[in-house]
Amino acid sequence: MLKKTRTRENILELFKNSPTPLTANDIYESLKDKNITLSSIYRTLETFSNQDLLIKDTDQKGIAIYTLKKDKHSHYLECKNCHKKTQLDYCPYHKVNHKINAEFDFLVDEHNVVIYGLCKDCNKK
Amino acid sequence: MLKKTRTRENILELFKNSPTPLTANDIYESLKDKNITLSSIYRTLETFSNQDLLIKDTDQKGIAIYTLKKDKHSHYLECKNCHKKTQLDYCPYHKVNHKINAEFDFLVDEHNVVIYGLCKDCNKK
DNA sequence: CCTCAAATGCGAATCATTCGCATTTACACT
DNA sequence: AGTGTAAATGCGAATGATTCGCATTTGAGG
Repeated sequence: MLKKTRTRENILELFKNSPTPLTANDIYESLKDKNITLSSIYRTLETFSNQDLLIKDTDQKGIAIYTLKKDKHSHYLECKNCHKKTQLDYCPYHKVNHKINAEFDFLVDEHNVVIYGLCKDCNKK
Repeated sequence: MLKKTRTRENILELFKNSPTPLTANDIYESLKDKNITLSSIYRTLETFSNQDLLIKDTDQKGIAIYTLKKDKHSHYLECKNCHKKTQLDYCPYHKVNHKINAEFDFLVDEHNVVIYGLCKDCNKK
């Protein structure tokens, strides 16, 4: 009983075309001409997250950012200067999951990682 | 010119005695009888963070949590069921920093990691 | 003990997110 | 196609964490 609606199609489309994660407000701005309410956007984002279509994260200021879930999860490098995000194509954490599992008897099923630093360009300056 | 005040001493004391990270509100509640304002607490927390005494993080709901900075930084396992937090006494990420550095020419200086899963007890049920 | 910047208290403002409720819409079933 | 109904939306108000403005107090140095 998950309905296919204009709002949902627009939002999903946006994620598919976006190279970076999006905030509720990003989406609101991008779809301004579509007259979609912020509350609807938040509700859709929550629905999609529960549906495992999106991954919800929060940035350093505590603002929620959403990423389209790919086959394999991904992590980001975020430049503290220009805020450019670079997607990591591997998960350095993968290997340690079983170690954590063994050591703490803790069943890992999710982890969110953001690495902060300076990107090549900002590092030069 | 960093003054030693009642507020700051109380807050630092609290962190030293707390086995877990604290939110502004946690501190407010704990120090209710000390009559300290929430705004003062927030300001102190920011000061301490800038001073590198505390590490600021945000939980899954986007609420800021602060940890007393130890010699080496630490990460947490958070149980999705009971929300108990367990401190990791090592940083599995440490080893990959130089790899990231080499591969992306990205100067890593900080990273926040929270690993979600089920703790031993909740896993049994 | 004086001075002055730093720190605090208090309340109002801000900003992201959620909620309540009336209205609309997608979809299943005739 | 027509209808019923739960799901989705719009709108605005409410919430909750965090920040800000400003007047007052306080710590540290001279």
